[in-house]
Amino acid sequence: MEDVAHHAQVSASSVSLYLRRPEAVSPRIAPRIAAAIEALNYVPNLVAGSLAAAHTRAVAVIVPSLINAFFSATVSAMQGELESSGYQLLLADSGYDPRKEERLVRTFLAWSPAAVVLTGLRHTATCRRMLKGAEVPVAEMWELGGKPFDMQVGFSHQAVGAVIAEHMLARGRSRLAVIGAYLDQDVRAEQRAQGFLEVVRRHGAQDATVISLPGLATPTSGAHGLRRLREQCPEVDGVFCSNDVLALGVLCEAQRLGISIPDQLAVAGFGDLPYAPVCVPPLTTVRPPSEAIGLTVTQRLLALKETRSYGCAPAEMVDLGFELVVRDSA
Amino acid sequence: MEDVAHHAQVSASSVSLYLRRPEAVSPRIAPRIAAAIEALNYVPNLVAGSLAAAHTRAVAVIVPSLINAFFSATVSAMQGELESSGYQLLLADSGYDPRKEERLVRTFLAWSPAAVVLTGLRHTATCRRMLKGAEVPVAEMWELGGKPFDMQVGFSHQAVGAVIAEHMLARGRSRLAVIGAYLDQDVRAEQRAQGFLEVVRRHGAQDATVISLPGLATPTSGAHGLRRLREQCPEVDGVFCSNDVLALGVLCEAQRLGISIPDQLAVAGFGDLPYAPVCVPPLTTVRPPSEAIGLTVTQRLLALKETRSYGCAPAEMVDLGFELVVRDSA
DNA sequence: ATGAAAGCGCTAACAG
DNA sequence: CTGTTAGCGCTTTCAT
Repeated sequence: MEDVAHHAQVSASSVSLYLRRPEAVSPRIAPRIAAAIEALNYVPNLVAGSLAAAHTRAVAVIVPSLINAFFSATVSAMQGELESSGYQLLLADSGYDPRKEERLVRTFLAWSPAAVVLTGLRHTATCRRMLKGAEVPVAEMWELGGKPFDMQVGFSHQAVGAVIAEHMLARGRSRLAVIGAYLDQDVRAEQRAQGFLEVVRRHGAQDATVISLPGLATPTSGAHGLRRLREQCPEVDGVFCSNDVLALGVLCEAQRLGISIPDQLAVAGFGDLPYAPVCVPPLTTVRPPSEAIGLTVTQRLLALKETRSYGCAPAEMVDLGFELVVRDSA
Repeated sequence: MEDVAHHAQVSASSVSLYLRRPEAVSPRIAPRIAAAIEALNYVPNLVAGSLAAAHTRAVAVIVPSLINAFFSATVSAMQGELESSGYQLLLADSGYDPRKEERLVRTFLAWSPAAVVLTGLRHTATCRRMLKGAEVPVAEMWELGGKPFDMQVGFSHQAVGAVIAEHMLARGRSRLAVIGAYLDQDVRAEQRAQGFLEVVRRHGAQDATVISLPGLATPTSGAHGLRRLREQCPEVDGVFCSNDVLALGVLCEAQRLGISIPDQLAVAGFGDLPYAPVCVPPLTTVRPPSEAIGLTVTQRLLALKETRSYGCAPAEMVDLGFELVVRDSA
């Protein structure tokens, strides 16, 4: 930076100022600095800048899984926003484990990130304490409720299950079931299942069967789930899969088993993944605001920093809702 | 760190040393330092450490797309390795655009990362120059060839196409086609297509039809591709889809169109995505070493740093190969 | 094995 | 609007 200053015949602090707020520098020296930067091919050292400024231009994001298409979409949206605002993305996955999340938060905090973004509301006590203690805005996404830190952006997973149940009930399905995977760890999938079950119960219909699959959701486990369901309750005429990955497996397996969808069995999923409109038959599902979550979290977090209002304002709660997409499968 | 030093009755540099090489500190004071760290709940400032050490414990990774399941798997594997070695993941996507990649490299370099990992071999001249100039090990993944920086880990995409073509030819298919998406940008998909076409040509069979779809691959575009193919060349009896996403769409659309797979049309894909074994019929495809690429790149890069052999050794080229997975669709 | 000292490259008051 | 000054919190020789 001193070299640039020399070249432009100004002081280093003017260069620094120019880099951070170009409009704060007189139009006479600005082009000189720009030229010097160009000529020397100067790349500022962000680490030094971050140390001096006591915060980095990086935001730390922790998702349960990097493989999961839902979170990929959110992360991708965040990365786009961050990139265009000159921020970087520090990413890790917790594997749905709050203790791993805690470890990650600890190391991320050592970076003095501009913000930290967590998925869901389930954190260890230590994790909460660290985050509270650190002077960093923290956002939770994909879930709403409980005691927020500074921001929550998501929607109600219970409502998703409820909407699906109501849809099936309204179409005259009465023997319902849910097939879920990883329900003990994936609390949001569990919430969707609960929302579904509750509506069924309230409706006075016979209690819904629950097929709970171990391990992460895959189409293969979905197929397996359908076989189990047919064994246990062959009379079931409507099934809610905790996500589209499972639902795809169910659809394919139904075909193999000669079960006609939706005539014999209505199938609904969650996620509206790219294959949902193309499946046989096209899948009725719920579209979550995956990208919108990423955009909203990032924009609001960055806005918080801009307005320097962090700490003053109460937590923001943003319910982005979701959309029932009715296709042929239910 | 000074507080910890005080508490432990030692100097700050001993604390620093303890943190980096615990075994280098006498067994008398080590426990005192450990206790002090515990008592004060000390978390070292990584930014300050990085500035002094002139490099961060972060690895910058650029993939073409964060949504793409292939790269998700690789990134996930890398993150796991990095995490367990105390490194962080700085991630961004280039959107298959070398110029965007260049911009990302420039800003990542400002972080003095421990290493940078790029996808593919297609980089702008400026990008190459910056990377060469920076004293950072750089790895390229998912593709092999050309002039490497320090490491390449991948496999031959041409060979993938060739293997599929040979498989179809061996099974007596003679009117072949390829359906590809985003071929102008996704150079690896293009290479797979070329590998396929070349074998068909060499075999003396009639030249294969190419259906080139605009935009990123989706099951919907795959379905569309099949319709186009039937219009243009109804006699085609074997089609290679540039990836499983497209292939899924083709399979579903075939069902709707009443085309019997594989009897009337053999279908093969690339990727062995989770739904491949469950599709109707199960999809013949090629399994790329997605996770292995992530593991290998990360481990070797970290090993390079450990042994301090960076710069001395010639570039490492690692061909991880791939696996043809024959199922029912072809 | 431990400690003293000199920065790493930049930011942010502050004065002019 | 520009320049001067004093660090940010740690690492790393180099003596001891």
